[in-house]
Amino acid sequence: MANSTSGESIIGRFVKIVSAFDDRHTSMSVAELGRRTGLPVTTTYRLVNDLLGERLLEREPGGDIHIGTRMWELVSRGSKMLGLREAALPFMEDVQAVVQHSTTLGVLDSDEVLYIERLGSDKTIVDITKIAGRLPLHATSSGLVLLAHSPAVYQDSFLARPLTKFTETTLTEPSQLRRHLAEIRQRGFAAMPGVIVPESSGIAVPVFGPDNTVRAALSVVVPRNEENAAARVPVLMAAARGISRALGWRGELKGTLRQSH
Amino acid sequence: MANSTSGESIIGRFVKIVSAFDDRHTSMSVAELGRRTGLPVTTTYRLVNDLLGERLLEREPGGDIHIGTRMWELVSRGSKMLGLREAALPFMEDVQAVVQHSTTLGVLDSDEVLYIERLGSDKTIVDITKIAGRLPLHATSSGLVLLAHSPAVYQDSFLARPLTKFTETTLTEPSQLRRHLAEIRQRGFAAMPGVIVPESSGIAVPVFGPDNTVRAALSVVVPRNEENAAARVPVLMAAARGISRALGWRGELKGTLRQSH
DNA sequence: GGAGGATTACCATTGAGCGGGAATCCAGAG
DNA sequence: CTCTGGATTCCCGCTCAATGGTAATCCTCC
Repeated sequence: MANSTSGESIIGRFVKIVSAFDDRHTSMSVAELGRRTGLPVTTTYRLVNDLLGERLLEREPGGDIHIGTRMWELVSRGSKMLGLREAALPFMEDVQAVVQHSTTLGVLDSDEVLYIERLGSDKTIVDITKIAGRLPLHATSSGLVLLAHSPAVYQDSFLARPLTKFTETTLTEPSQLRRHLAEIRQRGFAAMPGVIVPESSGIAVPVFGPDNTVRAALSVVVPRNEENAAARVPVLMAAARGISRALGWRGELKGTLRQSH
Repeated sequence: MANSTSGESIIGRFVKIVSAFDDRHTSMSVAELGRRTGLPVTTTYRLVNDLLGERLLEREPGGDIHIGTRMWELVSRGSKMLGLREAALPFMEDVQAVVQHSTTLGVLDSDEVLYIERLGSDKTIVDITKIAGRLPLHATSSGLVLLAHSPAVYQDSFLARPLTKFTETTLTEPSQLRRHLAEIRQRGFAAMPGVIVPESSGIAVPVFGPDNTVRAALSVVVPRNEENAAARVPVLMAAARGISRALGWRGELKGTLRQSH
């Protein structure tokens, strides 16, 4: 797939390089980058120079490099995430203003929830969601909502796998989960106390696109001891409908029970 | 620089492809992509397939392709923008809650302001800032703040160029601008009524990093007719200091007048 | 059914990418 | 001051992945 003796394409190496950076390692020397990626030294330097030339990477005074502003800009501007985010943000602000804890927006990707936006970082409660962070589908309220509204074939394949049990309340039994998903579709929201972290509790509702498929899950994380968590549902639902409409969604077809596929 | 007869590197083509997408064109057919990028048909298809393989691009049911979630994730997670954004967001929410109009966070890139975050889209006032959008340095309050705190050599090179006069109040005369920049450094904020759009007015303050250099500009856009716009300055400044501190900044050295270089 | 476009398949050509090795630069230790 | 280990740049011949024509195939919508 490439000139390389190792049989990697440039694209693959590009991915390796970009992947070497994360929230804990936003910049590093080229040598270290080479080590982290496992690429040959010379190759790393040449490739990095090409990327610097296109401003996809940037060199800082010390010599360390980091992901370039241009790269962030290009990807952000062209990605569908931006549209979703911009449609959602005003409504998320409203929710945040009322609920006061932590409001997140997540999408389904590679069998996980990928959080693309988050408002309110109330340090008093535990909340492990991070922007551009991932969590398992079956162990988060957002994930359950996304799964509940996914095509049946997808649900089947997902439920066929072994699922990790994080806490006592995490459902891992396929049949139980299936029943729970049906319930989520019926009620229109998922509320799971202490799914991953015992002390916090998540409530999530679906956001739909024009074709009536789920686009994202809007959720709030509240302390588990809050008994009236369910009182938050109407606010969330209203906001989610607002976001859906901003995305071009025109009301639901009829029943609330429906699995697109 | 590449196998291509046209002398382009793969990286360059990659950039072309990603650049073909923007907020108005988040998805398109491969053929159209080929047209927009100007790349040979076959090449486009092959390259797109490689990118699909790495999930940097994604194919949607209709056959159209768009920027992949994975790409967004990798870049977002590894970019320094995320850290800045996360440090700033809580403070921006506070500002937004008080000021009620539109709060933005912008960084300096390629002689322009690049807006990386924005809260509050009050439709009652005109505000052309968009996330991942750009505006000229000398015609926005954010840009002026960023410019005012940039290295002297950079200011010189920037001021040497011809500058567009957007409205009556846009300063384009180097000497005038220089005086204005000094004033901005002295007062600690920039306030320009109707710099690009006559009806709105922007106020911006600098955000500093640990090394005492500007990292970003925090700003609010308010209707121009609001006379007490200056009353917003303290709130903004407090927030900006909070963000700076969250970034690792430890107070200013001494005087307020200083140009790093 | 056929016209126009999008997409895939095929394939000979070639220079961009490759990566080992050595030279150079640089900072901190002694 | 030298020494040392790492980072970075230079050099260079090999080679196969990428290239991009042409042509076949697949769709759709008249």
